[in-house]
Amino acid sequence: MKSKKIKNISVDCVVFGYNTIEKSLNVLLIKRYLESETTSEILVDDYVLTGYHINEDETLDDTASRALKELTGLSSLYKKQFKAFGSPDRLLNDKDQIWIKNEGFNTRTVTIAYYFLIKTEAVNLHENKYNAKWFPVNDLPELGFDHEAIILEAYEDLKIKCLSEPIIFELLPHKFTINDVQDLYQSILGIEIDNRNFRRKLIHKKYIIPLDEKQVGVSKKPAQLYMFSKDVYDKMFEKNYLISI
Amino acid sequence: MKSKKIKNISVDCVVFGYNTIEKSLNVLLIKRYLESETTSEILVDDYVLTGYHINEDETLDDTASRALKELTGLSSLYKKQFKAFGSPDRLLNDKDQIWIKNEGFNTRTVTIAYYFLIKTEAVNLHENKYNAKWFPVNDLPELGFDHEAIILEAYEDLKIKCLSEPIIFELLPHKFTINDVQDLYQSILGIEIDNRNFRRKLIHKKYIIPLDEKQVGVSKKPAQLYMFSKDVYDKMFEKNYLISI
DNA sequence: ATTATTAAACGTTTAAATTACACTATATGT
DNA sequence: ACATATAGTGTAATTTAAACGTTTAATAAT
Repeated sequence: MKSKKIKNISVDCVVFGYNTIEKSLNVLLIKRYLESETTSEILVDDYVLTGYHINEDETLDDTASRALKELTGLSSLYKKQFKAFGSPDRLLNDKDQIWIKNEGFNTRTVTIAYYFLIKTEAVNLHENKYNAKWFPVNDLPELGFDHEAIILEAYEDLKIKCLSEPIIFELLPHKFTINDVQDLYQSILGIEIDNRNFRRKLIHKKYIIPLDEKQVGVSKKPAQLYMFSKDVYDKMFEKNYLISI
Repeated sequence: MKSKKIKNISVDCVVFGYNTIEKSLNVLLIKRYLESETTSEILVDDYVLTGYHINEDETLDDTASRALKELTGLSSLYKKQFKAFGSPDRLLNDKDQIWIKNEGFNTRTVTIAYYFLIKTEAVNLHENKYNAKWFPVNDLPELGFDHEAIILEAYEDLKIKCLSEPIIFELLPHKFTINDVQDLYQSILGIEIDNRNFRRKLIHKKYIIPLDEKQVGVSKKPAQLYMFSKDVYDKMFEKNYLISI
């Protein structure tokens, strides 16, 4: 039942995770570590995205979902294929060469890059076999291959997309406060937003549903909780042109 | 000097061409034709996008540009990599199988799809070796492989992009009238736009420069000509968020 | 019980942008 | 000179965005 890997095509996954408590947008990375067998010199010690080579009988989307399932245990997450990277020299710096020789895969690999949206709390990293770790998107560690470029392009795409499609809700718990949404926008876009105007605008959207519930366990005035209704949203827009020409 | 083709990765090009006179948005397609050597039965007779397999030493962008150069003789056109298509069954319907057997390429090919923007007048199809032909984007002929799906996705992307980035000017001559721009938007989006409001909005943009020139050779009142200034545009926006949150 | 503290929630005014809508102007061809 | 077809203009009503300060509700401290 095991199908054959295609050696020169891979999928790489940029996993964005938002931490509602800490108000930080993060990327999930895995450790790449190799030391010389003879001298025990450290040859490679950095981080990379999770990626897999695609199988003969698999769609690109399936490969991406498989990678995510392996990494986080989660499925049916928001997923977006955003760009293919295939420059002939994308895997050619020194450390990458050492790593590739060790792992035995193709030097000219084209990768189809996806990003995923997720709540950091949803992933249990303690029992993670890849030493996966969250890093703030604005403070990334040293990265292997061309993965820094891939992350930055994913981030740019996310910045644009979050303004025209309701994908922010993928990064928040089902029940959220208006201020949660504002904080999230501010984290992603790196801007300050006026709370009063933002609040009004959001509350007036028909797909933002107020619940009969307030925050619990907070030490000050608990905020009203809301949810996002995809049903209502979908009914409102055939295609959501938020821009006017 | 000839470098090796990578057999399972290709680039496909959706070439959008706008005809300012006829006010039609078109796609440039090439003929796929094959008849049986023995019975002279027509085995394959339809259209496809231009595509090439990528070379070992070539970036994806370079492959796309090469394909366009071969097809149209043109270079430095607006080009956008918009999606990779890699479903295992994307080349598996009957005609495609016959064709692939004849051409001898890999059944499991992942293709990186680009779209290009161009003025139809810029291409001379008479001396075209591929039997290339323009088809209205809303009235496509029978298409091979998964190319219809690719074109439709390119078109969706174009519809969204043309509202937030100044790419329409790639489809127009350097000197254009306000009504040319309106017609183009209407062709792409398939909507009617109020001329007075559109006109005002466009004329007030600082990057729409009025010229000391009017249309010539028209049989009625000649219209004022304008040009688009990319310099002015670029100076106005670091990043052009046309949507408000 | 009263008070202090902190974040949530609310409202008004001004400016700008969008929409809807009908007539005038101008160059050409007859 | 006249007809014709397309270019080009203006105003009022509505909606949306931006900029601000004050009140309210809950817990924590006294």
